[in-house]
Amino acid sequence: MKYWLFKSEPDSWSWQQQKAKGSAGQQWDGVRNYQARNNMRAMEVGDLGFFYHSNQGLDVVGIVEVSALVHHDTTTDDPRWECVDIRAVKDVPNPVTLNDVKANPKLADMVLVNNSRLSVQPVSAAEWKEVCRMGGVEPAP
DNA sequence: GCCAACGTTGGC
DNA sequence: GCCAACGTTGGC
Repeated sequence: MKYWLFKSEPDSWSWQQQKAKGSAGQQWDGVRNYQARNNMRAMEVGDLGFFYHSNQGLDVVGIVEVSALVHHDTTTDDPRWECVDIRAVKDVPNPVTLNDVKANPKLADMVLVNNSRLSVQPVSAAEWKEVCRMGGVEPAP
């Protein structure tokens, strides 16, 4: 089991929209960055991730689960770009803001803090546990 | 709206 | 293979 963080601007794809997709899930398309794509290639069905709102909100608002392995991103003809499907699992009752993360020494090494531009990020098990604790979520589904 | 950080592109 | 120019992202 691995952990991840998916970043999206609520203006283009929000947590509300993700939740509306329910268990059907949604392909995480539009990624045009090799690092982010490689992270998705490393994902397995059942891996968990945080859903983070960038630009507006700047907080972790939900938990998602990888529901389909990496496959071609249908929004482009370019064969280089691939994506996984994710489905919403549950809300984070107390959304964890970027400021909260920055203020917590245990999270000093989070990619969110150190490479904020990466849109699909790995999260360590310790970081996962800590952010779940801050958000008031059980670390396991 | 601004700007810093970062990734990509393309000429050499 | 290097590096300057450019475009994009995302926090502020």
